[in-house]
Amino acid sequence: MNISSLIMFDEFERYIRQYEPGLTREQMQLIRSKSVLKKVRRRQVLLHEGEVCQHKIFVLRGLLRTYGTANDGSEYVMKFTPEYEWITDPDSYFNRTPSELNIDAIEASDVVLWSHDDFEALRTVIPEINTLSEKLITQNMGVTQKRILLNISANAEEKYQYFIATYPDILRRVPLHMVASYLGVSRETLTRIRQGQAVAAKS
Amino acid sequence: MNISSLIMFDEFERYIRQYEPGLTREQMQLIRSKSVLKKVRRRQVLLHEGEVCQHKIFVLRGLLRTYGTANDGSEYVMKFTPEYEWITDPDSYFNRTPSELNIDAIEASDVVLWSHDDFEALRTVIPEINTLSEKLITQNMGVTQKRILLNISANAEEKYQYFIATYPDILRRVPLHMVASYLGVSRETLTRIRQGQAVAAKS
DNA sequence: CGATTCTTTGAAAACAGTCAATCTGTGTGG
DNA sequence: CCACACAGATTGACTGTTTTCAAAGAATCG
Repeated sequence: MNISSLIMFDEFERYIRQYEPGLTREQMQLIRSKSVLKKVRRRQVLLHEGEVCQHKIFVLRGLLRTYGTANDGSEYVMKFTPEYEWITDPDSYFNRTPSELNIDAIEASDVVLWSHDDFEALRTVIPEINTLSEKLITQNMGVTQKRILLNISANAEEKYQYFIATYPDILRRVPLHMVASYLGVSRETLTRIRQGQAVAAKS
Repeated sequence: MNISSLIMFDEFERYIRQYEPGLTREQMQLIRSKSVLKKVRRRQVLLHEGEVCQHKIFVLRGLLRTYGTANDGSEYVMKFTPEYEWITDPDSYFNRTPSELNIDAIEASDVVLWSHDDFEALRTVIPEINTLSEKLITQNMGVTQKRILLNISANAEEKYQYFIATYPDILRRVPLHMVASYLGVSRETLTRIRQGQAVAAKS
């Protein structure tokens, strides 16, 4: 483990202590011993559809994208994961089934990885991890619920407004065509919305 | 506790044993002591938006609906929950925040309820509940993921085709306008799709 | 630079929503 | 048993939104 990795892990340690201040040095050391630190290049793929998702991923720096493929072969963005958030394909990760999703890096990123077995082993030894884990899942479900409600009830403009209000930072960091894809809107429509020409104003 | 309740709980017990056959008589008795059995009428409301969601709900018989309200006041169906499935508002339930969702009964139903505190207490005493709980959450996330992908990538017809292929039973049991709402499509559009007039065939 | 990748534009066509009227079935009370 | 009310479903005409296609313009990475 090199210097860079040490610094990276220290940063992760500070993050995790925010949520679980009670962790002992030994517990932290155990977590560290099971963590894999990884630098990923822009566009590098961390999960390919068809593979079983082997890891839970925490993003220390950078920005990842999770996307699926529709029947016609086009890509659809499921999720953006910026620094200090977690990502995995829960279905594939827990059930060890082939994933239908891809995860790649939009920006060069530093991530921390845990393999399924290591992470599950940590849970049994350090119960605090369950608390954190559940909190994260719950948060995620709340976000997802809002997204579905928006998708079935809002038009392109409203979805975009919600997006910029909720993720102003991500908007600045990802190409617009990915935002369009995340919103379920064509890139041309997104362009037009952004220019205030919600529809071609004729008058 | 009356005869009907006893029979109802027995049925729930059989369900739970499928997943956790190792539960002892004592553990089962403990679960039973914390369960509230309830018969709900058609249209009866189990959660009102604005309230904190106090329960985890298991549907023994019948069919529930979870719905939200859009800005213009119209209702949007988030989820149908038929017998042998669970429902709660995870965000509200875990964080004790006011829910933005409503849960009501589409059919007269029998449900089993656990209050937040009782359920959380059961988890600590019966670790098997965690296993089950996590499995359910993961399943749910898989379903949700597919729904989002469909919503951002498919047109009304494709969404409907997926729905009838995946939930043929529910289609038969709920009014079509609720299916339309679930799909994020107007009831008129749903009618036309069902008649194969995907667009007005002119020739 | 040079090659990609990304964004914008315009025009036409496809798609879906809205409104208003009508139709259908179901169950209730007279 | 009938009539009525009501919730749900359908229809047609119209309007509005969004996609698609093709082309061109900007920005960015290596």
